[in-house]
Amino acid sequence: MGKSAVLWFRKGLRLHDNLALLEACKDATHVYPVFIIDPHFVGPGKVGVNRYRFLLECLTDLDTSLKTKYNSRLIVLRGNPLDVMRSLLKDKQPFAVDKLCYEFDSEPYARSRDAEVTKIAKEGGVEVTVSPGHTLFDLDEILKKFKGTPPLSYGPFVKMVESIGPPQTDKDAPAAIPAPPAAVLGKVDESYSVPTLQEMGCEETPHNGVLRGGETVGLQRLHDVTRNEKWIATFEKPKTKPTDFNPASTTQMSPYMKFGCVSARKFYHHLLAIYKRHKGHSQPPVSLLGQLYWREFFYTVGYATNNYDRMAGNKICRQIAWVNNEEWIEAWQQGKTGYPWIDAAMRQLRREGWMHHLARHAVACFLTRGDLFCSWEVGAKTFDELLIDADWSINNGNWMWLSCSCFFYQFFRIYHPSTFAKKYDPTGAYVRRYVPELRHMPDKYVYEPWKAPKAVQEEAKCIIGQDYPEPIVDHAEASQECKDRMKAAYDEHKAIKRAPKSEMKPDPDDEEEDDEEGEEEDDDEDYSIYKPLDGTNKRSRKGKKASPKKKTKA
DNA sequence: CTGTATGTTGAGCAG
DNA sequence: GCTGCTCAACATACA
Repeated sequence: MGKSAVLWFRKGLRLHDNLALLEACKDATHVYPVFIIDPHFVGPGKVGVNRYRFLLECLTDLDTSLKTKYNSRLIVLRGNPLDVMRSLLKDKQPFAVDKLCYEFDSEPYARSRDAEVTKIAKEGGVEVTVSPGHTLFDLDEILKKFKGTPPLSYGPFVKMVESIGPPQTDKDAPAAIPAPPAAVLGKVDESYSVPTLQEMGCEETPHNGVLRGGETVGLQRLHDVTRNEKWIATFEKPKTKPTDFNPASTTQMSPYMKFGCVSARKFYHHLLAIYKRHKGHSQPPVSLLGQLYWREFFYTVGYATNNYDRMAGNKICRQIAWVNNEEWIEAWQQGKTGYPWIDAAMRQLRREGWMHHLARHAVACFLTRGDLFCSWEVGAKTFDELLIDADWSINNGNWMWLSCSCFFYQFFRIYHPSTFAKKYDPTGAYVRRYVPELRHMPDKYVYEPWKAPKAVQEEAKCIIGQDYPEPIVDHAEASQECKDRMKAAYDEHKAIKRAPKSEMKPDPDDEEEDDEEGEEEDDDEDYSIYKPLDGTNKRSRKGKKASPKKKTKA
């Protein structure tokens, strides 16, 4: 009597180099390729329409490949994965299996879910196998090298990773995948097929982006993009242009990596083959291989760090008294800050689910330590909703990076919300595309339209404050106060580090001092643009410069 | 403990 | 368009 196995797709939405799939096929007479639509990821503010569309395209592509090449199909189940798995593994509904195979997922939600499912499988007498494959290396293996604590800088990380040796060679898709029995295929009808966007609670909006989901298009993109070997070999990330669109100046492989449409190992070996043919190729951190290592880096740190996606309880994250201003956050999210470059990037994000890495830097810096001084968690959540390639480990890592909360600490280096983009795109083609209000604004003013004389605004059919917003903050003023606040937060951090005993409770001296100084309300220097609108947030006072001299006595 | 090298991509300026 | 300096000065990693 043969065995039947479930291949549970989550990430790793591919048939090539899929170790879990190969495991499922081993000694099996039937393999059930399954995906579960989890209501946890459905709802307002969770996963945006662009990423859902991409996911559904991935699922459709898998289903099509399974049908045309393997006489099989994708079975899409709906519901809480624990309920679905309980019914499948214990009640043997809608079919019975002996083995459950899936790819390891390092994110906290997945880890607790998978632990529960493993328990359920055990109770149902179902064997479970977990395969690596989303990252280049087994994350536990990397962590062991660092005794559980990975470095917070890239260089030492890469040095260690390279000492492991190359990742396993990527495997081809299986020659055959034993299909589910005909009786089951007859039973699983339309209600087990790939859902529509509507079913996911999304409006059927037009496809605005150029990135289509799926293993087939992902592999095609890898093929197309690597055809220019010289470009691949000499690629340096900081030299690519954030204002390029159609085509973008980078590979745009990230959504395919996020969902595992393309195997990281395949990408790696493809790159190395090209490097072999092109001596003097670029190097990490800026090379393309360097980008794969960055992914590995953030995956490793995210795996090793508790509360990685928030500031509170996060050991590696600087504790900073951000002041969330809901009006500013809304303006930032909607691309209505009055800074055309920032707004263009945010509108590209909302419309297409993608923006260039340096655009992400610019808008992240603007929201947090550069201008608005709002929490990076807000930004990370926004990106997590809107980016097609939103990847938990990488997204939160980059937000900590850009907000100078971890990894990067040079808070005095602030991206200018207009001149930064101007050097890449002096005529503002990118701005004009995504902020059409400014389409007719002369080049001279397209990045700073509030400086245009009234007559010019009228001529351009764009009155500032009416057709396009005034800047919500003055950058010179805002960035200076942000720097002061960052300095204060860093000084506080240093003081705590020097006096670890007082770490648990706030210094009583400081409290007193604060109260006393609370009376200096007539002091003009106390003025802050970061006071919350409702006046209930006491944290707005904490941004005051700490006195380093006082701290040293502690 | 101290010194040194290093840190993916700042802005503004000079040459 | 490129390189390199200064601004003022953050950190980590390691010898």
